Amino acid sequence: MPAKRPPIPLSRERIIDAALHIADSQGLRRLTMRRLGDALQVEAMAIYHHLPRGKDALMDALAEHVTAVHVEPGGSWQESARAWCRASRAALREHPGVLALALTKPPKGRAASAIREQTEQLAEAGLADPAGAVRALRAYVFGAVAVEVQRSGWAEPSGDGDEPWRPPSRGGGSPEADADFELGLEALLAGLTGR
Amino acid sequence: MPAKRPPIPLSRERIIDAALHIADSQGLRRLTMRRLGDALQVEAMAIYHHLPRGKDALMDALAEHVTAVHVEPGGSWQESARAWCRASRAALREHPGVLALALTKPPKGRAASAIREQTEQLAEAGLADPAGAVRALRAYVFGAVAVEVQRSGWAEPSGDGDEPWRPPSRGGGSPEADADFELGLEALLAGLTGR
DNA sequence: ACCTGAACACCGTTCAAGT
DNA sequence: ACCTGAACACCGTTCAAGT
Repeated sequence: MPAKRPPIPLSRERIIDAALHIADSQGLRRLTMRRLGDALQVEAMAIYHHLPRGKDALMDALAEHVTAVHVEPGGSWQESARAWCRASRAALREHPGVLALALTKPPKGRAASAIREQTEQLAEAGLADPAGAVRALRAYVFGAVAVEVQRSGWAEPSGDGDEPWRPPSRGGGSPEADADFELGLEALLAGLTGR
Repeated sequence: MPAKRPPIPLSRERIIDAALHIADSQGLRRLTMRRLGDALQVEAMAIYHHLPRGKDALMDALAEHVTAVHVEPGGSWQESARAWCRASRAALREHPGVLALALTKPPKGRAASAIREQTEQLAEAGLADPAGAVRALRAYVFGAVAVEVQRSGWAEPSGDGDEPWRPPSRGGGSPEADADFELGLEALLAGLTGR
């Protein structure tokens, strides 16, 4: 007979991880408090103890998780911006299930501070309109990832249930898409200088 | 006493219009078959007669509605691309409630043909990689609208219920955002030539 | 402090039935 | 052909209760 399962204590982190897994493999529409509870070996109501605002809080947390990136401050502003954009793209691509949230919800918490941080780095480097530049960089990443994920055919029925969504970012994904991204990024950075 | 309401027959078009209104004013999460039925003075089950696949079909239809743009073919490829991007941006901004669907669902039906159409126009003009160009243009519009709508503060509680979301596109919206959009668009078009 | 059980109002969808 | 009513399985969330 199986030993009584050791009850790993629930935590905000474990909840978010499980939620990401469900959203990425089955879609946001199937991410349900009850299903999430099942995945965590817990009754759905237990989740409310860790996320008091319930499903809204969960959605906020998911958007924040996939959207709050941090990069080391060293180097020129171009290098900083490059690193930031690449990290953002990687994070968004890794979790197509919550992309709709990430592109749509206004940044809060750590996501908002990440934006402020990046804006300051560009300001310190003497860029004329750092806020506008960060806006343009975010828009570039958002658009690029949106068409990438659309083209990847994620979101379509896919037939079976728990297909383990393999992120294209393991090892860098399609080299063609990577090259396109880098090309457009360089063009944007060049355009940002003469503003 | 009020006269017996004249029963305007239900139709796919009326359903989609009502759904857009609900999504834009209350958010996608509150767009419900039952609420939609109420708005149409009909039991929810009547909707299934016009959209056999139910809510999935409705979501597809909404994404398609806001994403299938058509522009007249005349002029240079740059003019054609400009018109296409402006029309796309306008359509997406008009309905922030379904933006998440539009950015996320792979194009189908009229939306897919609109893309093919635009690709052909760029191909006929002799562009080297017309498909890649359309991809870049779509990404640009998607990203621009995503940060615009995020910044507009749509999606946040807003407190009250049936606030009649006023589209910023009546008359062109914020002139600053418009200028940014046009600037980035010209830069992208220039970049597309030397590919 | 952390989790459960029962309960409530509300979902999407089906199906037989009405007109 | 088009719509309704009743029914079913499933939601999110609350609250009192258990440990």
